[in-house]
Formats: sequence, structure tokens, C-alpha cells
Amino acid sequence: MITSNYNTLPNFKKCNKCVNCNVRLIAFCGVIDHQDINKLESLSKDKNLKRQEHAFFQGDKVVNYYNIRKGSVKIYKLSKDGRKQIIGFLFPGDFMGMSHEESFSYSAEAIEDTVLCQFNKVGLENFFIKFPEIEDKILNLVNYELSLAQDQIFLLGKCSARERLLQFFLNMSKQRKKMGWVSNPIHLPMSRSDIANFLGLTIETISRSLSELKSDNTIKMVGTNDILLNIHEDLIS
Amino acid sequence: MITSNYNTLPNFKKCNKCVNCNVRLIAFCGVIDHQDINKLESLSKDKNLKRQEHAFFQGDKVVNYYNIRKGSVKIYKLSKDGRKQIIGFLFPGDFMGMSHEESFSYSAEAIEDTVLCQFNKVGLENFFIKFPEIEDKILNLVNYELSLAQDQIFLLGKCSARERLLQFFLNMSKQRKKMGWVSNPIHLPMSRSDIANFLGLTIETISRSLSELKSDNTIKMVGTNDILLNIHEDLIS
DNA sequence: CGAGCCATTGAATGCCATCAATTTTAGTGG
DNA sequence: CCACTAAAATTGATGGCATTCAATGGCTCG
Repeated sequence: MITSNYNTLPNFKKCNKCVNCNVRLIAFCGVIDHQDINKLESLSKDKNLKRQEHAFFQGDKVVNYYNIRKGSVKIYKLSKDGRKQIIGFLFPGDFMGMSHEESFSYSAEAIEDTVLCQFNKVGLENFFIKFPEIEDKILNLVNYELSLAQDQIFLLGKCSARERLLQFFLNMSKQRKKMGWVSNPIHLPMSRSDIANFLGLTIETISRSLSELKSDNTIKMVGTNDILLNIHEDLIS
Repeated sequence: MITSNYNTLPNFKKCNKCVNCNVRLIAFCGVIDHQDINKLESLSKDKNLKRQEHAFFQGDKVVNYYNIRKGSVKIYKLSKDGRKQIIGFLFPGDFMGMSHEESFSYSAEAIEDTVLCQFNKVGLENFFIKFPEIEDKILNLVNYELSLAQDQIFLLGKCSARERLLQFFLNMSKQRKKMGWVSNPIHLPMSRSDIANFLGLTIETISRSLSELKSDNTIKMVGTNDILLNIHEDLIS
């Protein structure tokens, strides 16, 4: 198999990994231009996660920040009595690991094989002094995460099962478009169980709502995890 | 009535308003020390809101940021079909008005008489250059808001009506303690209707859950809006 | 004191959860 | 490539919690 993927080249890391990184277009590191990106790159370390492996756990002390370069991650909270709630899915370009306090208030688990850029927290924060535009960008990204969380609050507080599922598909489509991927049809990297948990429903209800959306032709399925949205483009974007 | 409240003194604004501000202890402006605070103060303008008046509306262009100095604000989202969801309550010391895009994704309405410090967005952002610690603090505050939103997602996704209400009281108590106020009993500045909406429930369910909490002595009520929590201190803080 | 609003309580309905059974998919080894 | 197995998804039947609809009670303010 012939590949130009830098992951297969052991010494590529010293050879402008970031310069050729397509995720940089949307990630925080995109605010650094080509002549300075190598300085940031020297702070970064690759971290590979297989499916179900964690980047960190709720309660861990925050020592690193992460950029997702490839794959998908779910973040979730556990209560003392063992209840679990997925509070978000993260994709390439997303920044992960900030907290308002010393330790994480949620866990981060890969839902498929995933590659992260790992930055030492203090190291990156010291970098803010020379390149304040990084902090500006991260502030903007955190505000975006907040906005997504607020949308989710609306969804959980005011939407029916069917609406939640459809909105979830529309959000996924929007996310794909943001990454420059095909936004319809979309591939879902997460299980029914994860979707159900995220939407505050059960897998049975997801299955039923899915059948409903299929039967009235709102969506069409190819395989188990690929969904074609039969909806006006304005709603998709 | 004799009062030393600076709001009653017309020329106090030019006389170290911020220096004596008790909210500063928890607000972003607390990172600026006494000899520099007057520079920030010159950027600030008071804005008074009566109950039900708005600081801004969903869709408005973002031109100002706000610090809440006194009172309480609810922030809420409206969907196209008219459904409303309160996504948070804000209190003295809270920073308000940032957005990841040009315009607001939610509205902000005073639920009691409220005083805001209004900062021009661009003016304050230019201030970041001289005082980067302000941006650090604001980033921390936004991360805190995100964390609260994630807690709310858990609450809406996994908690029963009774649990939601009790958790709401505990959160209010925690908020009071953060402000240095009495954390038990607590006074609720918002209506049953607002509580119900925020918790993804109806007023009838709030009323029923409230009666339940009263009858098993988990809480005790003084008047309609003051609540005494009969719960171990560890859970309150 | 009466009007109007808000909160409370009761009864019936409905949506989603739960429990259970079946079907489909995915992963493994022959 | 197919058979086999385990896991995941779907479908059906039933039940429970919160909603909805309706009526009463209580507080505030003119």
C-alpha cells in the first residue's frame, strides 16, 4: 500500500507536520502563520487512541490540552450514583481539555480510532504571551462550545424524540460542512446507544423515531450508519 | 432614609466607583489592581434595567459586553415556531454578552431591577492587549459558564422532576455562597414559571415536586420565594 | 373589598421508558 | 466465501411519570 500519510513516516514530525495539516484550517493553530507554526509544533506531541480508549477521565488533574486531528471523541459526565450523560461529540479541529478548575468535570473517550495533538497546558499558556491571537481564537472556540451546549439545552428541554433525532442529524451535517466534508449523506461514527444517551432518550425510542423518519421519507438510510437527509438545503446548512 | 450607596451620588462615578465595588471580587475586573482600575472604569457605563427589560435580544449585533453588578438576569432562546427555553440565570459578578459570532444567539432579560456595567466590545478587547490577564479571566469565566451548561444537560437528560428542582436549589445556594451571600435559606428572584421553563418542566410539576419536598422535610418554605434546605452542609456547598 | 394573577391540587391523557422477543449486523474462524 | 456466534438494532406490549386540562385557593394591588 502506497501512502503519503505522515503518520507512516517516522521522521516526518520534524518535517513540517503542521504546515501540511488540513485540520489547521479550522483549529486554533490556524491563526499562526507558516513561518511561526514550527514553534507551536515543537510543543505538540501525537497521541493515538483506539476505540473506547480515553484521553482523560473526569476528576483527573488538567495537565494537557488537545486538538483532535482525526477521529471522533465523546465527552460525558458520570454522577456519583453511576448515571452517565454524554454532553458532546468532538471532531477534527475541535479543541479539548480546558476547564475552569484544576480537574476535569467530564471524561473524554474515542468512539473510533483517533489522533490527538497533545499540548502541555502550561507550555501552551506561556505561548499565549507571544501569540495572543491563539488565546483569542481559543476563547472564540470555547464560546462556540458554549453555544452548542445551549442549543442542546433547548433540545432537551423543548423537543420531542423525533425532533431531537432530526436536529441531531442536521447538527452532524452542519459539522461535516464546517470540516469541509460532504454534508449529505452523513456517516455516523457513534452507536445508537451513544446517540440515545446524548439525546436524553433510549435506544428503543431512537429506533422507533428512526423508523418514523424513514417511513415518511424525511431520511433514507444506506447501511446502518449512513443517512441521507431529504430536507431543503437551507435546513441542512 | 440615609444611604451610602454610590448610585445615589451623581458624581460618584468619577470618584472610584470600581475601587469600592464589592462585585469586583468575583468579576473579571477583579484581576486589575487598584492603581489601574480607573482606566477600566473609564470604559464602563452604567445601564439600569427594570424587571422584564432586556439588555439585548437574540439576533442583535454584539456591540457591548456587560458585567452584572446588581440584580438578576435570565437568558433564553426562542425557536422559529415560538418555543422558549431559558438557558441560564445570571447574577452579580457574571460576565455577559460574548458570542462566537456577530450576533447574539439568545436574549437577556432582567427578572428584577438590575444594574449592569456596560463595556464597548471593541474597547474592552483593545484593553486585552495592555492587560492580558483580563482575557485570561474572561476565558476562565466562559469555561465556567460552559461547565454550568454541561451540568444542565446532565440534569435535563438524566434527572427526575424532583431531582431537577432540588438540584436547582442546591445550585442557587452554591451561587449565593460564591457571591458571599447567605447560602441557606435562599431567596428565589425568579417566578415558578421561569423555574419550570429552565428545568424543562411545567409549573404544575414544579408545584407538585415542591409539595413533595416540603412534605418529606427536605426543604421548608418561608413565604413563597424563600427556601430553607434541610440538607447536609456538604451537599449545599 | 373585589379583580386578577399566580400557585396549588385533582383527574385524565400521552409520550417515552421498560420489559421482552425477534431480526439484523458485525466479527471470527473454518 | 460461508457458517457460526455475539452484539446491536428493531419491533411489540405494557407501564409510569410528567403533561394537559380543569378547578380551587391564596396573594397582591388598586
